[in-house]
Amino acid sequence: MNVRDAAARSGLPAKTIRYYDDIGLVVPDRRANGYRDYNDQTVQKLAFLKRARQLGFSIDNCRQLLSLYEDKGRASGDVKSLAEKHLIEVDKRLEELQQLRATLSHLVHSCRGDDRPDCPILADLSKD
Amino acid sequence: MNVRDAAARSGLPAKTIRYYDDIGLVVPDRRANGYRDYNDQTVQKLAFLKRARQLGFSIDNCRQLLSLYEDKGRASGDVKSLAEKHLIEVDKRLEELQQLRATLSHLVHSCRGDDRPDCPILADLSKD
DNA sequence: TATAAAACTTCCAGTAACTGGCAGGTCAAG
DNA sequence: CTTGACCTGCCAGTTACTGGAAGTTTTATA
Repeated sequence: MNVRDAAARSGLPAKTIRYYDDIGLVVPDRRANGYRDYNDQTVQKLAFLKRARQLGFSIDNCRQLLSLYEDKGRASGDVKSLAEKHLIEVDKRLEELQQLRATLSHLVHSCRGDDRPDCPILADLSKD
Repeated sequence: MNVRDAAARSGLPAKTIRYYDDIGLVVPDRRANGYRDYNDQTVQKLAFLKRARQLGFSIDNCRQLLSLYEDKGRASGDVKSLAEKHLIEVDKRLEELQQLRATLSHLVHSCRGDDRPDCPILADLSKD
């Protein structure tokens, strides 16, 4: 199966699939003409990656998840541990973003937003 | 004032300050020996940038904010408009992250995380 | 069968916002 | 007068792709 079809089936752009080949994440067979040749298994891995990336796992984490995915004797604890670490980071980012949002929202509401130059937003940004 | 002192006063790393000079964001005077020479005004701008970056404004937005900051005849509405746009993007990102967190958390809790290989997390990642 | 279109290949550059590191020049202190 | 701290510019690396160019191969149509 050519890269275009693998893209259609996995939901990833062809360009991304080639990139995953370049970095050794999902390496397809090659035909005599040099074209990449994907099969059910490699397409499955691509779909796996798409979902894992959507969940915010880094490429590096995806690499580990993928190797666990392929290891039929894995311990589910290893997978859970990876996911938990990721969850903690997501929570951290969420808190930061919520804090940021609160400050920003406060600033926006404090500014009249008219034609006059005095602006609490700029005042806050320039405060020590 | 040398870049080191400007760093100490603004709270930004010296490297970042040089970078801001490179991209024309805050351009200091130069001494005869070629050293950057910061004054109260440029340090003030650096501090402004630090705060704006902390609030998640992009460098590009910072450039606009900075020019509004310097424009004593500005309309506060222009500042508010920028901030509002940014707030909308933050809200979007927050929603995405919350959705992601919910899914991830659900997956984590569904996995026993023991020595056995069967794992709902991997099962979910590989589902169509 | 000729040819044009589409799809494939590799490689290079660009994105955002820095950060690290190197070679070399400068300056203050002992 | 030397040592060490600081400065300079410049190039590379980071993350995870994405766009584009140049060249080859396959496929579809006339």
